[in-house]
Amino acid sequence: MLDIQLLRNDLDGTAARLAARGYTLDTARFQTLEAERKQLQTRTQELQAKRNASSKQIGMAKAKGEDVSAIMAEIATLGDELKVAETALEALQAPLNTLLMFIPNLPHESVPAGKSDADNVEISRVGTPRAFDFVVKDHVDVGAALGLDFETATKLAGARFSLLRGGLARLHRALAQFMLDTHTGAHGYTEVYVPYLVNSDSMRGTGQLPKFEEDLFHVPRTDAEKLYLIPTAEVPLTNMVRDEIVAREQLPLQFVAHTPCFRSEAGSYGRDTRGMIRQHQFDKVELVQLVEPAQSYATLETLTGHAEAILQALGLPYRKMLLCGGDMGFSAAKTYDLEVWLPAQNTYREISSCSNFEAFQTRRMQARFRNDKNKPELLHSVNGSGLAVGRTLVAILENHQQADGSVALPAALWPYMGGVQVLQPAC
RNA sequence: GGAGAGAUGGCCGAGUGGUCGAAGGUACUCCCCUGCUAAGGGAGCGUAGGGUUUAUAGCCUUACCGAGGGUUCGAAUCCCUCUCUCUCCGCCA
Repeated sequence: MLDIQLLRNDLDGTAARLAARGYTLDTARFQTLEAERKQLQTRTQELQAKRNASSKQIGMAKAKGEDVSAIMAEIATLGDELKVAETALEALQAPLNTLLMFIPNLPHESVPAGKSDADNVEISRVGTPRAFDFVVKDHVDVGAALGLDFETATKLAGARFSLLRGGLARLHRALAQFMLDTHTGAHGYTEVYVPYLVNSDSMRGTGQLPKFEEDLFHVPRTDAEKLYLIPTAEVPLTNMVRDEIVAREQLPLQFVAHTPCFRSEAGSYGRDTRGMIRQHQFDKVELVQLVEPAQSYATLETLTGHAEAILQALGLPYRKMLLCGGDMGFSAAKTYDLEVWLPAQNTYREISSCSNFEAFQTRRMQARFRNDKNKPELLHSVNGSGLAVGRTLVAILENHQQADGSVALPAALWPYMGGVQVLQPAC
């Protein structure tokens, strides 16, 4: 959520910055609603002030045993007038809030203009794609002999689910363990175990609601509010500080969690239908930091580096992309995507997305710290995948496959695999 | 699932219809005193909005005592619904 003051003070400037990411702000509508809001709110507050003053008078008069019928008569119709004004104000604030909640974040000045991923800028390229002296198989074919089973998953749940057996299931677990240990041990994050179902306040806090409800799975309940399956651990991790004022000495907060993620993938029919690139359920190790505003862009760089460290340790070639305005997520001010090399697709595919949200999420959440003037100030939130476990597994199968159908595991994983260095077919 | 108790400011804790945004304590900030990491004295100290303003200063004002409704001229206080916490019983990975 943007600061509404920004819209009031510099509507055209804000609209121009939003245009850079392909969003057209309805400035006329905003101005109309704002003008009406101002008038109605002033009127309402005047009436409330009058009521408060009169009630106070009545209280004082009664305490002295005086007659209050004169004052009572004076404000006889006040209640009705107030009700009308309050109702009108409320009715106006709803669309105004909705408008505000649907406006995406402003792109940082360093974000390139552009409409789609074609306009993203490559920042760096690490590792060299391997030259194969045999016909490269994709992860579905490599995995088939190792325990990757889509038929059974489909029987159990439907399309866009996968099932792993044996060494492959262990590899999946090993990857998550390795990532967690690296981030807690080498990068200073605190491991957190979180709920996988969260309430709507949490979803609103990080920006999934109200705009992206159709992308989420939810669980209805009879008596209580429905719960949503998390699409990323970003939601619970960031919302940990919702409605909190964090002591400055505790900053930066660095959290890491390994969780399943659930996405309905509405609107992506026909895209990535083969394999486990795009699933309704996948595991991810997520990094979240909550920092002082002045630090957040430096944090974005280091956090992205933390995700890169995993790719490097696993010997996976990748490139780092700076997303253009039009390709960024709704809540982000600046995003780097890390794209891993997939030889079978002969291309780089997203495996991590690292973003600075500035105060966009924390404003919704009222997540603050006490600044050097001892005043509450909004934190900045920065997060990134470190990494998507399923896609990392895919990348390992494809990049480290061997002619005989086996897969050579990176040394970093050996301790997590009980010493197994190669996954052999026909497990 | 059954029975009961509770939810107040950073924390503790008073307050059951009226000058309550809320006593007191504690923490924190500033000042004084004290010759020394203690004690004492004084002052200040909630959040989010709106109006005014060059102003994130000041002034005026609104809302907020778990959440949402209701009663009333007036609600932290009364009524209803919900959420959460605690205690006891039952069940249970």
